[in-house]
Amino acid sequence: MTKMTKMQTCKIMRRSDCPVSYALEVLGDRWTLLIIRDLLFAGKQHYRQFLGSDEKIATNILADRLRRLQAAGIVKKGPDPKNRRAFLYELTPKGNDLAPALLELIRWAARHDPDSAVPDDYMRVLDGDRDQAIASLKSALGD
Amino acid sequence: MTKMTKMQTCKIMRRSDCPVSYALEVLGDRWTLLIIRDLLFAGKQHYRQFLGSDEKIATNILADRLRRLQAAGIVKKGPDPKNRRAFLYELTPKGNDLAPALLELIRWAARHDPDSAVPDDYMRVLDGDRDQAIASLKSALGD
DNA sequence: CTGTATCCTTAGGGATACTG
DNA sequence: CAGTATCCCTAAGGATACAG
Repeated sequence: MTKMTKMQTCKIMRRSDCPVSYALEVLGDRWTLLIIRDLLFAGKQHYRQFLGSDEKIATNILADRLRRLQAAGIVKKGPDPKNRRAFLYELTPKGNDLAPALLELIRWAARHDPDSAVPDDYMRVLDGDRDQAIASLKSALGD
Repeated sequence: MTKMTKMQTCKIMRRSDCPVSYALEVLGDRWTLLIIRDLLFAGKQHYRQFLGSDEKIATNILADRLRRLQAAGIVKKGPDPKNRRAFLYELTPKGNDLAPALLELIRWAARHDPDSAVPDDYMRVLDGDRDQAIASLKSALGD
């Protein structure tokens, strides 16, 4: 007798065929992109590392988003070869392909956010070549 | 005696100084980016045009998001010179600067959304030069 | 360590009627 | 036309305890 629990991830209904709409179905909330940022630029791969980020995501939200990201084919979960009781989260190729979009969002926010005041020399890095900017983000934020 | 109503837009608290976090504060929901898409690529400028989009946004949500976007300095509202009882919504420079980020999201979604099946020749346009891709989106979607 | 489950509160949002 | 207001339900999310 399987009881219905409220934690099953409900499939979000498609609202239109627009690619923007698809992106919003998968990424359109206040937490998902932070996890992808951590995976993409900060070199984080463990549940606990995500919990440690500044935004202080709750455990239930994190678990839910990781599950949705797996379902969307953006994140892959596997055993950690270094630690037999830990798990590793990695971006799939589809997930890695989000790098340019995330970079452009970061460029935009760094330029226009009145409160964040990104240092000039870092701004120059962001405004430079894409691949170089992504590499620079990785070394600045993480890993 | 001003009664408190629930419709006043509450200021969202800053969760961290990360630019990604700022972007999410402003754009991180399931509707805002659709409005920006309509402004940026579809040439829409009137309340009723936004209501007409495929995703069928509700009037209260639309009004709320337009208000937030003005508060964030992304959208500017003014009288319509063509029609004395209508209003015009336009992107500010800050709003226009979202074009690259939105383009990259569209590229990503068009490549990876299993259901949307963007035609090959359109895919080629999206994968080409940025300015050309943006111009092409405008003529394809709108105006 | 990696999650689940539960409780409980707030925010989001659809429908619809109404106002300037 | 361009919104507001209201009703009402669902989804999101914080806190915390617990389980494999």
